[in-house]
Amino acid sequence: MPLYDPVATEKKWQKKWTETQIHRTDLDSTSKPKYYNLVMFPYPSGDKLHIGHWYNFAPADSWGRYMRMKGYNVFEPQGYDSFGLPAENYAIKHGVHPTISIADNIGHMRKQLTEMGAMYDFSREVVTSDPIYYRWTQWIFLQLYKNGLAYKKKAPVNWCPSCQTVLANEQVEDGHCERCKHEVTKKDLTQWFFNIRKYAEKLLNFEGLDWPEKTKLMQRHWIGKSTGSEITFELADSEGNTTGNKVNVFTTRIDTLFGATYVVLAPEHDMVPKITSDKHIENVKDYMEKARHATDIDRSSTERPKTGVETGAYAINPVNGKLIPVWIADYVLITYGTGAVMAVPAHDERDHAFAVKYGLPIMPVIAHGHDDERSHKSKEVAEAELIIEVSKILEKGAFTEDGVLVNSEGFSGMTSEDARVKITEYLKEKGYADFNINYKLRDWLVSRQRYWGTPIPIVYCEKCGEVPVPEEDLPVELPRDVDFTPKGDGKSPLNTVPSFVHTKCPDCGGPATREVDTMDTFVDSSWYFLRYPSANLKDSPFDPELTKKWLPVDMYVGGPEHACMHLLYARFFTMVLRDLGHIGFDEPFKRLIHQGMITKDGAKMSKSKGNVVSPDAFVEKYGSDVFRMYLMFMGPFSDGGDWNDQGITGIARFVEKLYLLAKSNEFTTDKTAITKAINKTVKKVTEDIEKFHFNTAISALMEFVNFANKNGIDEESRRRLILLIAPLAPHLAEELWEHVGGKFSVFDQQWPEYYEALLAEDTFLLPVQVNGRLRGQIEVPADAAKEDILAKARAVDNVAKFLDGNKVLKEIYVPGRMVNFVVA
RNA sequence: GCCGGGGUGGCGGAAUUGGUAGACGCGCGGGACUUAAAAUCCCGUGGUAGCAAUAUCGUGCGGGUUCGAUUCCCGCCCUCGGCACCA
Repeated sequence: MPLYDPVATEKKWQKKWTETQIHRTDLDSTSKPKYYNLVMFPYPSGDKLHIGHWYNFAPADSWGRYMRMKGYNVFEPQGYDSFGLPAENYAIKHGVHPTISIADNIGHMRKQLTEMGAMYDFSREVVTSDPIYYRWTQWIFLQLYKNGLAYKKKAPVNWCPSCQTVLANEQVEDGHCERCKHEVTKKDLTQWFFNIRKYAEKLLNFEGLDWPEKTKLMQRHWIGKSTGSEITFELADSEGNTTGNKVNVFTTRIDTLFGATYVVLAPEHDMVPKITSDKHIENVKDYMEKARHATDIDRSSTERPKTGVETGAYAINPVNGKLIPVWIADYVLITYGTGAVMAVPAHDERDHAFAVKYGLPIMPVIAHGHDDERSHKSKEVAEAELIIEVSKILEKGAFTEDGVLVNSEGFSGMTSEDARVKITEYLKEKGYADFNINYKLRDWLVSRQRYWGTPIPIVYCEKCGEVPVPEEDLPVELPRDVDFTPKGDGKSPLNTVPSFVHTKCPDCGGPATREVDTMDTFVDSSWYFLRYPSANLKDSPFDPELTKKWLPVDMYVGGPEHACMHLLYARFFTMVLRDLGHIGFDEPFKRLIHQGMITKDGAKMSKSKGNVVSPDAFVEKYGSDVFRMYLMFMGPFSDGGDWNDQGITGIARFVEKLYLLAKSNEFTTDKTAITKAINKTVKKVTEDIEKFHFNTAISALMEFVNFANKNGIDEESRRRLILLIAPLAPHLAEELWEHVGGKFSVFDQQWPEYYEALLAEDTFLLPVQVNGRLRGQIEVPADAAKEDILAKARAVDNVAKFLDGNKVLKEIYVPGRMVNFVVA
């Protein structure tokens, strides 16, 4: 009997697939429903395809193959997210130009992808660093720009004062530069933003999307909508004389306004330099400098001791005219709300901690409501009692729940909910407040002071100012010969290329300079899925007809780490392009699935730990089919699994057994049992693949193969078995399909159906419990009556033993599940 | 710290979503074949007690609801992902 030779077999079928162009999708075909099956495209790093890529791509490909057999015209493209920091760093370190290292890596990855045996349509590749692609990334930038969705403002970057360069967050280790270990600070630069906040409300709507609940939840929290009020505080000196300055604060708890005992500004707030009194100026300056070294994560930590300093200025509480001090503290973030808060230490944990530390007054204004008890007491007595009660709570911490207002003049006695409306309305009339909605979502900062990215298509003219590059002049090509090494001025390396920088103004023809920053690579990846069907198109970003037909993406598979950024940006771009009339849908990905992570001995694989498992050696030894099936067998796709060098032998043995079973032409004459078995397997495998539970689909196939090896197989069950294994082990299936005389290709066959009628069993085993403990088991006919079942259950020796002499309080029979006797 | 996952035998995991905990596989133990080894095949395999039937404990920890909890509720612990310039 010949043993299976995976390497030769896989080569044979890869060659045949290439020759027949079987994976090239006819995008114009209308004979079958379309199915756009997409994985998040890889970054072409020097590590080539690692196990994480395999774990992402192979099961997603199995899904595509399954859908093809289900009768869909499946389009499964692949591409490369090739702009980005690593290629630029590699160039600085090794002197290899990114164009070269990227081309090398892509070449290698393409070869590996072919060896994987995935059904990629390589005729439509997307490479984001290719001018043919980024021309349209620039075009999209201009669409945003022309519609008021791209703007410039000052924003801080990580700055290493020693290297005199901008650092990515990744290059900052515990507050220090990864290269020179100098402490990192912040530097303000004027940078480009996309106005994603404008779409915050639309982005909160996930209607019609088959996405994991946790992903939608994470995006909702990331967008962080909160409904509240914005209040204006007039500023004054210590005597209470107004200075004409004002500060706006956002709060969701305007019902606590009478308890505001100070105001806190973020250290970066515009007003700080204007209002700080001479007495406090040194303290404030020191504090602002310290704040420049802290990260937002540290600053928003509720554990970290609160710090802050007085400015010497005062604010006037608009609701009661009280004069309260203005502080600055880094627990207030400039990026959220108005960058200023009214502090109510009685009813907010952070304010409470801060007030206790700096001896600021704590004024209770909300108490638990006791409407029934209070009704017969006078208002004053009732309120006094409530104040005593809440004061006790405040000895331990803030009372943050809603309740009834006290100490709040005319608003006392109202519920928090009512007061939020009434106080806002009252102040609105006086021009001091209004209802407002705030989002945690920040506008998208797209400027990068780096070489290896899409140039921003803007020109600065002495006369005309900021001018967009005309669309017909795109792409603004990235010059090839550039000195990448940091220049010390914090500017992009492009600034050192005079031929790039100096240009003519598109409007007046006068001298002008180009924007030298490049775009965040997330911009590139926010629209690539739109490009695939039109990948080779030269004179437009995407063909209207193809886009209408093929989009949105039906299945998108990628890592959960993208839940909030890439997946949100891609939705934003799609919504913008829809609103501008370029496409006809507003959600890019109909169904989304995240893959889990592969660990080694429970730990994340990393070069520094030296525990990286390289796919190549295993693929060479066992073949792609076994390797990808083992990855799928390790656990549920969304959970990931732990790699074990020995574990793969289980799959190799299974493939061998299946191969021998299918190669043999000995058939059983008794078809009843095997027909039932394969029917059950078809149901199980189909349902499991639909759920991306490849692990249990494979174990069902193992059980079937074990059963067939014991009891024999018939010709029809064998054909169905080969079809079932096809999406999971594509090369093996082609080989066996050929052996049983099937027509090429197995992937053009119909996925097998199962028959309900064959699933029914005549009898089943029923567990019998006494007081919830398993005491025996009975076999009963499928149609047995409850009385008969209970009688039979009672008769079981080991059950009778536990019933004997006890009173049966309850008899529980869950049809088809179990019997339980409750005895005393 | 905040947001979102997860925790089940020696290991990866299964469990029809409140109903026999541990399917399938790895590993391990024993046996067959072999001069021997590998490969293959057969049997066993959560802990404890017992020759066994069986009993008892057992799904991160502590409580609760229920006839019955890996599953639901409350409080902890650990761990992974994200936190806006890695992609």
